Amino acid sequence: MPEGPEVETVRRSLAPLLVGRMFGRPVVSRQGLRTPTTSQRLRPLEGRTVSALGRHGKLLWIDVDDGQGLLVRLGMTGRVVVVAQGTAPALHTHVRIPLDDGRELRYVDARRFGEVVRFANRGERDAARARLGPDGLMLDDEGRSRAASRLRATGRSLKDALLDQAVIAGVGNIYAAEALFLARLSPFRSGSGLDDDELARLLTAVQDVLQASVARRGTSFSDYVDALGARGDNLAHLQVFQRAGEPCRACGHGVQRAVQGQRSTFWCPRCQR
DNA sequence: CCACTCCTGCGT
DNA sequence: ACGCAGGAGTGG
Repeated sequence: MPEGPEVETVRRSLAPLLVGRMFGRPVVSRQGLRTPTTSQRLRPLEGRTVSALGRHGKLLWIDVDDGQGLLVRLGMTGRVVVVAQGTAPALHTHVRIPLDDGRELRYVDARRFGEVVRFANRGERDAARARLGPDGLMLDDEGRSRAASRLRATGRSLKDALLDQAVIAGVGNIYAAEALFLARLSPFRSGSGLDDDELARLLTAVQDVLQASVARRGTSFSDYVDALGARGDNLAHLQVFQRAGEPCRACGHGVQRAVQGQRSTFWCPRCQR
């Protein structure tokens, strides 16, 4: 469910609740997450104090004081929340870690496409991070050129390429569509067919739509919430995503929907070429 | 490139 | 009953 902006919103809302807190004994009540986890595997985190939270693309991590930590991927329906111990667990609560302030960190995930795994040291954490392309929320010159060369080298459609986390990390189905609209590029164009101006437009558009969404605390259309249960406000600002049949906000032409790579794609055929 | 998989829930 | 959903991996 969450893309880069939603994960960043979770990170920002979670950090003040976790940093400086000591973990109690983790309890895993359901092993069948994407990467199976057990209470035993998370046990070495007991007694450690949270030092920082980080994010790259859709990957979230929680560092503790001795170099270990947790990697969290939310998949489609994952939620990380902090609630008072004793709060009745929401349906599909799979991981609970008590904190030393009477609260508790919980991972809730109906479809179980996400995961919560312990890393033993920073090297393991960084290895997971290294499989990702540059973070779309903060594309510096080096990130732009890495993403640009990946895009230029592919014959795949722009939509498919944007969903590849090794090209640009943090873009998912919503923001791929929105960035292509902002860049006025058809989702069916191929990466290798872009000229310099189009490529620059696309990368700038990716960063702009992601940053604008973070400023609104993400897009909530069904059940995405941050660590305090608050929804994001970006839904009303979407230009094409889930607007099939509605008029393009720029030109009035009907927004189209098609299936591309097994995922829905939304675009304005008049504005996007 | 494509199809198919994991899994649950919701709207039509 | 069916199609669809914010992700990501596998195998052809």
